[in-house]
Amino acid sequence: MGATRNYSKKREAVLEAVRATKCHPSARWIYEQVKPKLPDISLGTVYRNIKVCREEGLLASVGVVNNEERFDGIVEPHQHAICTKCGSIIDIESAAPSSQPNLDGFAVDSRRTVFYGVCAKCGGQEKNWLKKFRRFGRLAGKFGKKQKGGI
Amino acid sequence: MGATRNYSKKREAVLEAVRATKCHPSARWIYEQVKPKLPDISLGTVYRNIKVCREEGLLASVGVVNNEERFDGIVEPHQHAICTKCGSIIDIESAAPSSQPNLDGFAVDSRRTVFYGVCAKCGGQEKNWLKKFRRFGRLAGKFGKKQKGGI
DNA sequence: ATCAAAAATAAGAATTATTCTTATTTTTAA
DNA sequence: TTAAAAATAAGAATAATTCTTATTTTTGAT
Repeated sequence: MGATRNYSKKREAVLEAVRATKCHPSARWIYEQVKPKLPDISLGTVYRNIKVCREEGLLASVGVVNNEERFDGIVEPHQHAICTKCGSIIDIESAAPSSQPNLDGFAVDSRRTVFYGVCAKCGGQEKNWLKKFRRFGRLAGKFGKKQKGGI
Repeated sequence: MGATRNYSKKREAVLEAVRATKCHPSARWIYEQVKPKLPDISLGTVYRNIKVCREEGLLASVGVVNNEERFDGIVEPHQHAICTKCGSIIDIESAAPSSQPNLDGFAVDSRRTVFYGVCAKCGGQEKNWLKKFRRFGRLAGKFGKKQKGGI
């Protein structure tokens, strides 16, 4: 039962909004883009059409940044850089993908490589005062018992 | 102002719970692990201590799976495979990291590579009936106007 | 064009992971 | 011992996402 789809102007607008930007938008951003064109669109419709488009392979998820999932209209494999200051997501053309590792029994469908750092606009260095803290003085951990169910 | 820390048995237990498992747990899973040992711990304390431990470089985030952030007590760079059926996260030892790409102006702090697929336990192939759908018949997109503010 | 079934939608409620607030307790250094 | 700083519990608040239901739109067949 392969879910036949009907035409939908809203879906078309959602997909086009993602394709028309390089910002790898969130659902809400897409909603705010499309709203002026189609004022009666609802946020739920954006979410539902994102889901449909992902099922169709027309959209891809880039990941979650600041608690928001971000999407990409370019579904061909490529990599991204995410700024840990402003949350912007940048396409990376060149980076050669790492070689396929041996993971016995795990059937790889896709991979996602993300570089974290500070974008040119945010400049400077990220706060790294925390790097001094390598160890707690007191935390030496000495239980480490068994657990029941892994996730 | 480098935030001096006090000793905390709860924090120690949170960190040890993550270190004692290979399941790359979520905050709630950690909470449920620690609760029997320290019955008066609260979920908020787990969240706060995860945050503290991340600031200290003692814990790392693996990513968001099924709307839950998952953590790793191994902070040395390595890669992961995530099962899209059961959500389990598996460490990958071997995979050579991709070469550092040229991203002018973007200062890379860290990278994260994740392989998506189906783990050995879940076996079989992932549902791929959706791969037939490569294109909408009708969606041809012809606006693609400009937008105001990118994220 | 008409009609009925299937698909899509709006509106808003429900869910839920995470963060925040406040009063209280614990840790720490003096 | 003591007082300031840090940590905590409890639960409220926030917010992204999903779900529900009644209504509207699309579509293929007539």
